[in-house]
Amino acid sequence: MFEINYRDSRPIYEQIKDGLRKLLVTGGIKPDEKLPSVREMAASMSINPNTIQRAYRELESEGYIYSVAGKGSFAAGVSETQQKMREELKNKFRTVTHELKAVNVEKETVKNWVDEVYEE
Amino acid sequence: MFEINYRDSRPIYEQIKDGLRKLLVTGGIKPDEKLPSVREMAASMSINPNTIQRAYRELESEGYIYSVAGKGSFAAGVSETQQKMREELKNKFRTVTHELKAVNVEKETVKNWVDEVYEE
DNA sequence: ATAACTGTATTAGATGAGTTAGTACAGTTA
DNA sequence: TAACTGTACTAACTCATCTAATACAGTTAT
Repeated sequence: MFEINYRDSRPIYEQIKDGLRKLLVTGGIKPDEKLPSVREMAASMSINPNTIQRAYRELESEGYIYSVAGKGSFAAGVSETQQKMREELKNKFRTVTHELKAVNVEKETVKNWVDEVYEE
Repeated sequence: MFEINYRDSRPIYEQIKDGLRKLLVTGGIKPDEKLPSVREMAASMSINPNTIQRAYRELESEGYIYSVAGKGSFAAGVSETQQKMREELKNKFRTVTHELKAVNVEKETVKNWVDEVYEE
């Protein structure tokens, strides 16, 4: 499904959250599609179920998925999911751009980078 | 000099590194200007000297400052410092922009954000 | 109804990064 | 010589992370 980097200092549950968020946002997992169960995913990745549960719990509280006891966990609708992601990314983007301005990187240079990314 | 947030999950030495980096890059500390000594800074912030030393050691290995035993630690030249920062920020910027593209944010929208930041 | 799934909750222990504390040594400066 | 600097090292404490084990409630299929 996606990779876990054990050398990374970031917690496993954070890496799982990011991996799932990416799949949810890019359409790798469709709205209302069922996610692997907590135990299933834990087994396939050789990770403790509690760690997966934490990732699921937080993703639910952030609006990316919804869980139903007895049934499973499912992807939230596209609009909610992408709206959440867009807000978070806009903040990140503005922060980084502010820092670029601080080190005197030209506005046009920055815009060129945007073009490069969108051409890829 | 700058603030330390103890509620933040990020390590203190990372926060110190970021704070100093910002001062070095924005000119708050001029090239070859002396930084507070390890013990001095530790005392003024009520932090263990080892924590400061770690921040200094890593900033030196990243090229932002240089240290001389017996004399002190000093800000590196503008060119080295800003060049380092620019490289790191460019990577961050491209990563975030890629993610914005993935959630279907229009290129023009992104460029407008750049304008907004540079007008501030 | 029973078995086998789901999510959820709780407690207890192991591990490791971060931090503090104390000490020591070498170079610089007055 | 005294009082600063940076640097290095070891030991111990704290805390988030992660693992482990167990339990309970809702759903689904047989």
